Amino acid sequence: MAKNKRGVDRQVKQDEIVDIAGELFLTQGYEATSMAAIARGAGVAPNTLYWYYRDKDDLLISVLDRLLEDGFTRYAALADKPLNELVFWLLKELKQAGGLVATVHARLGESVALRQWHDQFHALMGQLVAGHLAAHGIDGADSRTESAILSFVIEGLLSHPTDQASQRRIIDRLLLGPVSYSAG
Amino acid sequence: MAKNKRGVDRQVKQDEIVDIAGELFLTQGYEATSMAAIARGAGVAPNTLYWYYRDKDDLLISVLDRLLEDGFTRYAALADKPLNELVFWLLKELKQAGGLVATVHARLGESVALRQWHDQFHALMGQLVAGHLAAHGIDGADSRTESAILSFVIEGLLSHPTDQASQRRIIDRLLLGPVSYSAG
DNA sequence: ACCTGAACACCGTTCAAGT
DNA sequence: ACCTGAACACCGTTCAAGT
Repeated sequence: MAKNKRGVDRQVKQDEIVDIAGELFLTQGYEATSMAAIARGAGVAPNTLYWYYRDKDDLLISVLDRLLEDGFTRYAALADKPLNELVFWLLKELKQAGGLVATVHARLGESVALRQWHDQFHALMGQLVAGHLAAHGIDGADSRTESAILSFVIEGLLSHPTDQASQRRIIDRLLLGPVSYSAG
Repeated sequence: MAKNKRGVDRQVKQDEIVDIAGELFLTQGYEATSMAAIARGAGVAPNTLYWYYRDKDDLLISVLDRLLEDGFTRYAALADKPLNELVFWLLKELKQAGGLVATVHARLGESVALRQWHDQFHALMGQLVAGHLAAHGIDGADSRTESAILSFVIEGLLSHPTDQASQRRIIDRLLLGPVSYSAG
């Protein structure tokens, strides 16, 4: 499509590449997707990708940014639902992102750019959760504790397929409190 | 070392390979460790590894088994400490395994053998935790819920470096109960 | 500025052959 | 049964050259 050549539309071409890369990453997985395959999909030579992106990780980051952006657009519509509703929604959202969550964690040590993206992502989620918790009078260290637990459990649920019922029990246990077994 | 040739010691040679593979996986990471590097360390030709192991994932599984075995040996010494102590101990243990946790999750889709190992590992941990929770009168679905949450949070803490204090807050929050904000 | 063909330095794995 | 040299089919990335 959209030919480039004269400064017509660098942005468009870039979007096109991210499109196809995202689709392949999500369906085949990051490792299983070769730069050659992405190039083929975008109708360019493999090395052309390096004109637009520093390397494969950089391309991954652009895909993640796109996914995040789309997610936020959808989030806006239900920002003031109760927290547990939001968590279930978020789970469904991230399920789409599938193996990419695991991929990001596995590559944290191999790409500083990716690590930065990851840290920012968690900071962002932390702020969001903090906002919701503040409505319940929870802030400071407690808020950060809750937020960390929530994100860990969400990530866990993503990488460990869990049936709907167990999933609900887990979220409810977190948000409504435990079957108390404090202090043996 | 230990020459093979006549049926002297297949087991010994295999241990030798797992040794060096484990060391490299832990220090350089799975992806960053080539079969060639492992072979070099073991003093054999690269393709010789395929006499002992089906592929790289199979070798990873052997390394994981070794790590697990060692862990259990150390666990035996403190099996009846209180649960939160055990969790802290486990965290320290798994920290050694470092990026391998993320590696396993990232490769779940690419190796059925690895997925089987992973599922068995969680089942095993689940049983262990269930034993401890039973002492607090928790079993059935509740026990499985607690166990799932615990393992997710442990995995989360592993892949997201957290200072000692926050870590303790998180574990205590889980085992001693939340700052209650039930039912808005 | 944008794109390419060709090459580089790998990678995991297989095969046919040797002992 | 154990081990190897050589090759296969990739891989991400770089470079020099073209428009």
